[in-house]
Amino acid sequence: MLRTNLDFLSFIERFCRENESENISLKSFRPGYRLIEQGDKISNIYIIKEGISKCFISEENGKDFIIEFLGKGEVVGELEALKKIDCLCNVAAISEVTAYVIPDHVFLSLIQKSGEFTTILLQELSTRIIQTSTRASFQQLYTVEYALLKLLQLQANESISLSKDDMAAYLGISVRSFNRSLKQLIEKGNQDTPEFKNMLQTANIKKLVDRLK
Amino acid sequence: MLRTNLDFLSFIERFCRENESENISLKSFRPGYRLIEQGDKISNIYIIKEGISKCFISEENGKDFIIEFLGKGEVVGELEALKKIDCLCNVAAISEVTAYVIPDHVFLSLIQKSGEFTTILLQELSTRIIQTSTRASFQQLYTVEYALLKLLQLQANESISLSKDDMAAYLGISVRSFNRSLKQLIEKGNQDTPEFKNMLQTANIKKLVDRLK
DNA sequence: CATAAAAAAGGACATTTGTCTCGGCGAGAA
DNA sequence: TTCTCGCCGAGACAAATGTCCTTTTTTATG
Repeated sequence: MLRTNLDFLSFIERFCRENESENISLKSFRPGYRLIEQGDKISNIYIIKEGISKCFISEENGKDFIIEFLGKGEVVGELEALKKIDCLCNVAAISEVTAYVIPDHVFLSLIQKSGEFTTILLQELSTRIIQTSTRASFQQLYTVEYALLKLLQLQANESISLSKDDMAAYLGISVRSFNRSLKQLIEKGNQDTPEFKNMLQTANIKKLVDRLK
Repeated sequence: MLRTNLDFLSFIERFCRENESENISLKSFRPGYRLIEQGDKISNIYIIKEGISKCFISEENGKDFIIEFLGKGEVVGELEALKKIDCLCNVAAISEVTAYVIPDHVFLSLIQKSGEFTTILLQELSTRIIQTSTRASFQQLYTVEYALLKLLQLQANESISLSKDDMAAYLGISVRSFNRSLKQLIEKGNQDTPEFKNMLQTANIKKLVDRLK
């Protein structure tokens, strides 16, 4: 859910040290700042060094869908560089974010020159396909309540906590539905519905739920 | 919706001609036959030469979700080979399907040896991410009726016609909901709801709808 | 052609979800 | 302190969806 790719990050950091000439820069972004706007043409790719950002599609009906949360070592803009297309997502910083900004021609030439880089990239793209497909299936075929429970577990595992708006956008539901489901989940946790009770008793999840009241 | 990749196909056909030693074989499968079962370990990848198959996830609650329909030149099993994991989807032939069966070590060594092949593969993976993400967002945030209309248009464009079961599994809904939405769509097409009427008047879509009654 | 068996369609009801709206609560200003 | 503004949660209602079961249609067989 929060993707990271430390291989990517260490590769790039090494590459930067060895190729200071390639005008790769390191930039910082405030929480909320949009690194990338859907529909824009860009000529850089970004690799996140620190912080968390969200990648989301804004549909024409005004609703947003969060594709993924991106952490350390995740890359952004690579699809646009590979396929020479306009940006298909927005990317916004959630926390303070620091990222390497790499001109797309440098990125593309890296693919030509470095087998190691290509391997890392292939792994990254494969992971994305797997995660995106698995999640699409899961969210279409299970109840919201169950998806919410899983989302809380993921946050607990990764020690992050998202805003309600972001969680709703990730689940593809309205905040109203989110609140309703959360309430039901808490009720079931207090009753004796074994499956839910056990899951909700985990210390980390309890904290999260408490924060949400 | 029906993915194809002619670059992939022509690359592989050329490669086969030039490397008959690599024990690549060509196999045919009956409609309904499962080339790949979710959870299996496989040591081949498949590249479709002819026919259409579907790639779908079976969830533990008994429901299926169709990830994509695969046509000429599409590859299957490559994620499993790249990441050394068990199969995450089922793949079943819808029509009569002919496919090249390629041992995974041949596939992996091609990535090492051929820049051209790697480029094609990167393009393919990128396309998958784009399509999967876009569709997940669309299906979560729009009404079923609208998604159904779009699905009919896609079928008309690509001159294929799917079973109701498959369409429902692609949309992530029950057949009951599918029937209901189809009926509503047809009613709106007969009334004067401009947007829908125009879309449904297209000759190809009319044929499709007629077949579904 | 008639009949039985199987498959598909659709009605009824319960549940889920979205939209709209109102009311409570807290932060900041007068 | 009190007032106001804005945000957040939840009630009420309508729409959408799933499940179950009956009805209709199709297919197969004698």
